[in-house]
Amino acid sequence: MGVIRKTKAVEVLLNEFSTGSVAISAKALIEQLGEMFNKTTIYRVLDKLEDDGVLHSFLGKDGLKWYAKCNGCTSKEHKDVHPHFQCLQCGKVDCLPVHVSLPEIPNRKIEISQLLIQGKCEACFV
Amino acid sequence: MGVIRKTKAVEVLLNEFSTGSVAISAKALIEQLGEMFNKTTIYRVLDKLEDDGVLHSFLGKDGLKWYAKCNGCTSKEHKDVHPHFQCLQCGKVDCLPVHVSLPEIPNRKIEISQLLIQGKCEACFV
DNA sequence: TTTGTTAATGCAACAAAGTTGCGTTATATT
DNA sequence: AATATAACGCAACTTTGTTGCATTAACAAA
Repeated sequence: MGVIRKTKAVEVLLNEFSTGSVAISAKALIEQLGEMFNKTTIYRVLDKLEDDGVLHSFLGKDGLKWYAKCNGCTSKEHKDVHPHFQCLQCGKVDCLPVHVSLPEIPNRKIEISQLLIQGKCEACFV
Repeated sequence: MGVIRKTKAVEVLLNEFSTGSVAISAKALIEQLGEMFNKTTIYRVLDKLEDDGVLHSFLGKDGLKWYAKCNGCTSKEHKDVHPHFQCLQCGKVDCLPVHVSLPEIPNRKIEISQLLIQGKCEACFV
């Protein structure tokens, strides 16, 4: 991806992801920032930040697109692979900093994998 | 779920899943059967078959809904948990009859998990 | 500081997947 | 055969996300 300009939208969006490993859906960002920026802009900035290795995206349980900060990724390589956890009670989604060993699958080449775990998060877990 | 009547649509749709562990997307079914049945009917029959434990559904890489036959499930319990494999070359999706051990996650309760593996299937793998 | 290039933006219109309401049809029970 | 109601078709709608294009604003160079 080409040069990225430090526009207001980039600044504000990046700031949304400044805290830790919590993921935010594009939908939520539009609800939250949609009066400040057009939704097209929000989608495009997220796209670009993902291409640049700043964010990574994945699909939540309803097929909504979620974004979270990347760790150690570049525009050439997304090496930040991990499962995501979506709380069925409060809806919160975050990145799990653990490694998952995939099963052996003969005669197939694994290129990408995504694991979404659903249940109750720390806060909702009694 | 209530009684299910053996209508033409149910019969034809069930027949589509008669062969093995291949998954079919709702979109593909509509493209294929959309002249015979209204898409609403197709969505509703798939829904019902899933509720009855005959089919299970999951989301593919683009957020499309895919369906495949269940093994040993009832309307009360979906016990047929396994990863799915989507070929990035030919697009085929199928169920992997393997068990995946999830990581330990303290203070959370895992209720559902879905693992989508992408890569090259047996046919596309050279 | 001004100028010029072009990335980034806003807007409106669109696209695709799936859902809803409702009047009609057909399955299966009596 | 009559009846109750599940299933259906149709049209209109919803939601998430995308595209085209004219306008604006970063930022580098003069």
